[in-house]
Amino acid sequence: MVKDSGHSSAESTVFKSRRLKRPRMQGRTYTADAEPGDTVKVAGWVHEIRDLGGIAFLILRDKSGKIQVKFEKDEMDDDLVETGLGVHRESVVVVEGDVEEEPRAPTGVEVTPESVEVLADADPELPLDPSGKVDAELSTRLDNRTLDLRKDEVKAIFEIRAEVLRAVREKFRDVYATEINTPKIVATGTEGGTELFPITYFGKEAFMNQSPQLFKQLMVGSGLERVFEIGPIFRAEEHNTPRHLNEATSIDFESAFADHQEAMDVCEAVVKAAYEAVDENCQEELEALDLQDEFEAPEGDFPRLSYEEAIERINATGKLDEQLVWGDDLPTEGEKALGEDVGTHYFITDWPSEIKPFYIKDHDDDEQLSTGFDMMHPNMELVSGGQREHRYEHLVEGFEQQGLDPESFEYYTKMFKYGMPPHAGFGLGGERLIMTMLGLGNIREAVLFPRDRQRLSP
RNA sequence: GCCGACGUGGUGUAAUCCGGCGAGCAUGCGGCCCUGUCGCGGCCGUGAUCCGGGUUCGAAUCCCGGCGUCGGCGCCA
Repeated sequence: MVKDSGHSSAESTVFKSRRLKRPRMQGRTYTADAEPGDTVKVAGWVHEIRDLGGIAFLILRDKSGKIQVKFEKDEMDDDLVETGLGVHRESVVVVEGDVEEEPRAPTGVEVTPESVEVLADADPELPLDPSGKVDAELSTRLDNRTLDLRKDEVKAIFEIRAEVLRAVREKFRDVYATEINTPKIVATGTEGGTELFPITYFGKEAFMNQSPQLFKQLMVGSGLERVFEIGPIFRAEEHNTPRHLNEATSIDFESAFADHQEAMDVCEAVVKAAYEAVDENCQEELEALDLQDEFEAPEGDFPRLSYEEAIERINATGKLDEQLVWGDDLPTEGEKALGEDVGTHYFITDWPSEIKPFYIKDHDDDEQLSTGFDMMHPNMELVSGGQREHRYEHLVEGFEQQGLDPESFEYYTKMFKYGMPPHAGFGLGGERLIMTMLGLGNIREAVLFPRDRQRLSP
């Protein structure tokens, strides 16, 4: 049988499906697998009904794509027609019938139904329109995320997110890192108590962890040596921007016997691996997002600018009202100006020690200069990392200088007395990676159920 | 934490400056017609000014408070 017409045609790509294997379960055929000549049972949601009078079409949608079901009123059983065309949009139905080649159908194939069963009727008034004829605001979409995720372009974001996480895990494994999971309920935070969510833990004060930083460092001194974690972090800051979440996904890496340069190497490799995997495996999703032409994996090495060069270049753009001086943190506006100037992902290295956290090691030959680095997308910060302070006395000193009580971090510091190797690592914002990769206007688009300052449900 | 903008049918918008006829349009929903739609089409119908108070002959529109939403900065991933 010739299969080169129909659902492999270029104009019908949105109806086709992704590369995932599709097992047949309970005799069900995914719409993308329905071939002319097959007798199938397809199940999914009623995407649309187009009633032309004597003939009518029901578009059935499932995870793999869409397929057209044909109803010819004069030639088919009245009950069958009534069931098939009386159902509301977005209801769940099972259709059994024969698949035929049909050039006039959107995918080139069409189902002539023998039976139609409504498994779950949908209310006629939907809180948003999954067929996408009328846009919904982000707030409405997030309140009705289940329906929102029936749209191809929204679903695509999360298929891509899954692919990014898969590729990132694989790259970490390639460099001999072991995936770990660390506690999210903790007694003390990483950098003090100000930005933590307090909770009650069997009558004791506890917090939601803002970063796996301290735990992953403890693991480089363990037999695991080189670890990574992909997990939630919680930040209680009351910001309200399109690039902040109060619950985010952190992609963390930490390695014994590595310095900040090597940590940057891994960071760069991981980000590139994510882009390459999406480029290779998610073309359909990119098309759904209308990014197939502009999406490209970053080429070449990410430039590594020193902090000093960074502020000089920002000052040279003339876009800031006030010139930056050594010791200033980079304001958002400055980051954007620099991003435009550089034009690709880049690192900022050699930050002043005073604006980096205590666990970052200073350069041996200059105490004012830290090994901390940030990795930037032209639009925003994605990563921060550095070589860590592994010397017990220096670490305790660092706590004191930041006004923290080393006693309350004893669980952490004491392990530095029993053979803690030099080490380095980084934390990468998972949602920011997705957001910048896909050019999403709001980071909430990259999370199924975002937690922000005012949103706690769903 | 500081600052700002916005809340109109189920959804998305117009009218808001400069108060005034029946709050318009699209989509949805309901009805009728239509045998190849693919944003199907045509006709008819349906449904809304966030809440409370104030100013006014008259408030979606102006003022005050509340609630909600979105954003800018700071800080960060």
